[in-house]
Amino acid sequence: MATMTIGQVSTLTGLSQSAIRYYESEGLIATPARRGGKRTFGPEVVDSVRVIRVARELGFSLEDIRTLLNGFSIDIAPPERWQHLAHRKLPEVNDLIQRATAMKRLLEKGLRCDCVTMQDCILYDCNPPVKLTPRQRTAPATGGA
Amino acid sequence: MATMTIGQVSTLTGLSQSAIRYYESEGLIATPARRGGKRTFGPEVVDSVRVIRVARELGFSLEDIRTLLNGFSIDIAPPERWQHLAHRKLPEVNDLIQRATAMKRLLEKGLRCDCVTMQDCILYDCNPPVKLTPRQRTAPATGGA
DNA sequence: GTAGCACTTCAAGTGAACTCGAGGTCAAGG
DNA sequence: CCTTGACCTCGAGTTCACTTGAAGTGCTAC
Repeated sequence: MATMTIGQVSTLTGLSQSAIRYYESEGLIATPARRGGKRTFGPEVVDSVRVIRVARELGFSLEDIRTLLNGFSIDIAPPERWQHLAHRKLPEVNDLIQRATAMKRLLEKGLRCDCVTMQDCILYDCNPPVKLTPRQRTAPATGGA
Repeated sequence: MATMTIGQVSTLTGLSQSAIRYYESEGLIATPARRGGKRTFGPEVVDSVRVIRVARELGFSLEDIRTLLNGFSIDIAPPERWQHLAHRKLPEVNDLIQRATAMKRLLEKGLRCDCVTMQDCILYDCNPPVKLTPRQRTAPATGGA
């Protein structure tokens, strides 16, 4: 029947045992059965925990994730189910992708130019052909001191 | 000469005045000149603050951002300049884009299926043709009480 | 039967990133 | 001169997401 201890879940997911207990206490994962007081997890919890991890890394709060994971009772009309939430979350994720892509381009541009700081790369049109030496236009912002 | 008060910067960037002061105290933006004790910002600070904001939303810590923004002295050899950091950050951003794109697909899939929770969408192959009613496969995880 | 280990609970602590409040300053307007 | 409003500093408080620590439990091995 392949149940797991919290230690095994921790190893499989890369999260600490205390983090997993915390997620349980916060209602992000279902309260597992206990055997002799100890949690016995089914294999599906590994997926749940991984989902939580990815969503966290994407900037979702645990509050958000709880709602996304728990969905709604099936007694509630379809438009209120998690699709509804997905619909609300999608623009956020799209936004994030947009911003991340912009940052990616900026970083890639940074690899090809002579700018000393990120601001320079943003504020000056430092495309490859220009080839200014950094000295020609540094330290305009800081002023004295 | 178009200098700005902190209130104007706050309005233009959408960040609170206290957050802007905090960024200054943390060395993320240059210490602005004071006129009668009050900060007078040049227009470039708006870009800086916006960059900080985007980077924060992408999950960079202030520590990371400080380094990205401040770059290094031009006395330091080219490989140590911000390009170096860009090079280290790029995989992180690419990773983020990958994960965000996966999440986007999941959310989009969620809009087209009958799953009640996000887990269901991940754990079951709930592609449109399958058309299970949710009842056929809910509550497998929780077990008793 | 006792040592060891992985687990348990619960409360308190931590670090990051701000936010808030108190008390004070500065320039303009009535 | 006095008020008003936007700003100032500094220290303490808050929120989130955990982590840590203390004290205890249950099973296995010797």
